[in-house]
Amino acid sequence: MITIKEVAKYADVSVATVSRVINNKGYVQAETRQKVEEAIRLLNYRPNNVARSLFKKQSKMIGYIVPDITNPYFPQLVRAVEDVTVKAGFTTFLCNSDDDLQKEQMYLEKMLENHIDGVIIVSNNIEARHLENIHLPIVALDRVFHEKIPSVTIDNYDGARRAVMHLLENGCKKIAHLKGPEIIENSNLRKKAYEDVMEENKLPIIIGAGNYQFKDAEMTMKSLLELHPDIDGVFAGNDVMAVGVLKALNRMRIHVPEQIKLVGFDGIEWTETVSPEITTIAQPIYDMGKKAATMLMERINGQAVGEDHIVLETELKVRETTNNGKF
Amino acid sequence: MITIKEVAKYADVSVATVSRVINNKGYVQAETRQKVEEAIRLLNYRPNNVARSLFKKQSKMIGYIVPDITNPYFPQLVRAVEDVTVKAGFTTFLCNSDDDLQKEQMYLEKMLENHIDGVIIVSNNIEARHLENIHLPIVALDRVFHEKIPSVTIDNYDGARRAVMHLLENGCKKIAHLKGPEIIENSNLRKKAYEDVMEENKLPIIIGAGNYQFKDAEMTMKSLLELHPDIDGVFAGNDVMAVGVLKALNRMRIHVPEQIKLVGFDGIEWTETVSPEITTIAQPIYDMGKKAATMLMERINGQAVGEDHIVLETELKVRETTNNGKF
DNA sequence: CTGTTAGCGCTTTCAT
DNA sequence: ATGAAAGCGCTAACAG
Repeated sequence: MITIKEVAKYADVSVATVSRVINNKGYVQAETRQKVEEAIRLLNYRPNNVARSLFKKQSKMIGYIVPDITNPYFPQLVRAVEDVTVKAGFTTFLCNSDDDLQKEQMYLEKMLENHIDGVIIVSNNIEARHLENIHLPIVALDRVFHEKIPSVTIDNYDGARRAVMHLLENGCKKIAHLKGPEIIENSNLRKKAYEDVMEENKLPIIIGAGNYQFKDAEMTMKSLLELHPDIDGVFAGNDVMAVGVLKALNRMRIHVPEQIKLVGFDGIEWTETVSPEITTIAQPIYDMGKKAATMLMERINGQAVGEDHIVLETELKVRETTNNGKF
Repeated sequence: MITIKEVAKYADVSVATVSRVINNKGYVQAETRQKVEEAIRLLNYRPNNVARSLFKKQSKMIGYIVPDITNPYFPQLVRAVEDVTVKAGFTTFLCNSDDDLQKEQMYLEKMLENHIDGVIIVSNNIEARHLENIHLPIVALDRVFHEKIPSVTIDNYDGARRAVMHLLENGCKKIAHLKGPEIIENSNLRKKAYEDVMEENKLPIIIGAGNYQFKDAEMTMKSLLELHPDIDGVFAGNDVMAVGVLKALNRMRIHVPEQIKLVGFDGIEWTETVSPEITTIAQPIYDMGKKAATMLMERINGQAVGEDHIVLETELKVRETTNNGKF
């Protein structure tokens, strides 16, 4: 490994000068700069970012904790973050927490040890108190931890309301909801919205217990239909479950949307790969990641501080599972 | 940030002693150790891994370059790698290259600058010569770069042959193939296998140009059917395209598998979310990631060297798109 | 404009 | 068994 010292010797200048040219900082005569650049090229010198980090106490690395990259909601979110951070010269550590507080804390420790400059977290466990002695720019994504910690989210309650109302507007009277895990706050909000709309319209509440997983949703839908054969609409707590529901329906030769209409939530690609395509409340997933990353960068660079809480808009994407005409 | 010095002062010992206890190395009297541990706990000291890396010239970090985490083939591969590396105390840098050589090289540089200990690469551009002055343990995943660089792959040619033969065995006579991008070696191997089997059986070759993308596959399938309305089998170069093909077929009200049978390649989850479920040549994706990560760890720890080239087995998963009875 | 030098926090000889 | 001190590669005063 070539060091700055060797470059300095080769170029016959001091290490300070070499440092100046590689950082483009301070005065260096054009001629000297040339010499140094020449030496750098010839020796194939590469600055050692570890040494740099040690001195500067910042590493140009950020951490990113998500529950599970294997969940189709996350890849886009991850991609967006990387796209903006890499432009700003940062590299990204990816950590899968499985939504397990222990793992999350373990990763946070590691990041601290590695002098990470900031971190983006998607978590249902972390609360403000876990972050107390983490003196680091943090942005919460997809969930609010605390008013003091900036966040990027969507309005789950509002989105879910629109989903259920859309079913109503399409003539559904007996609408079932597949709820998500109770530890996930988003999923509770979506459920609450469903319940509220149904109550407001004096319609029966039918809830199936789901876990945001595909396979189970398929099963749950089947049992739900045995109990309530007259269901004519389903609001799935997320798209992954919506796909499971659709599969169950297809298998039972129940026509969608003619017999049962279906709406999901999230806007993942899966909703467009199946037939019929699934109507969903789409989150601006990529934009959320982008926004969170931008906010983090600003905080790291000291251009912004404080507790922004960005709430982005969801969009009802009307597709074939609620649209009789099209499929 | 608490440093080793402060701990030393607090415990009234030298930094050397503190270092000995945190690393569990060298002689420390039980009593002294207690004092130091006490101090560490009280001060909430955390060793600075940057300083450590600088000295040791290894960072306990590995890099991971994939084309695009958004492609449904990669999340599992990424997850597997993280699962094994984190157990060995490493953290993982994720990089999306978009299969762009420039980006790949940029990331490689960054990794070098950060004293990364090793790297796993999935790439169709990188060749041995690009890695010449990267003196770092490397494992190639999903593709072989050079005989000198260890790799984990599957036998694409063999898998594809089995796919086509499976269609043949199910009575298909007019089998079309949707090929992938020509720059992707895997895709060429799969195409070659298709061509060979068809020639051996004196059957016509019908190839549609795909790009491993979903939307385009849908279109391509439609035009292919206009030219050859009597196609009775399709071998898609990957599962993503297979899903596109299926969607086109569903839309055209062509019954699968009765009128046309379909086989994909990869074994991604998408093949199970759609109806009918898609028969595919499944790669052991998770195992591939795991194996690659294990090999990298071994090389970093000096437990293994040399040029292992692991070729894992694919598995024909017979599902509804080739099985008349089931759906 | 350029060089000298003192650290950044840690590990590791080398003494004691 | 413990401490003193050198040094990993780099940056930033400071001096000239």
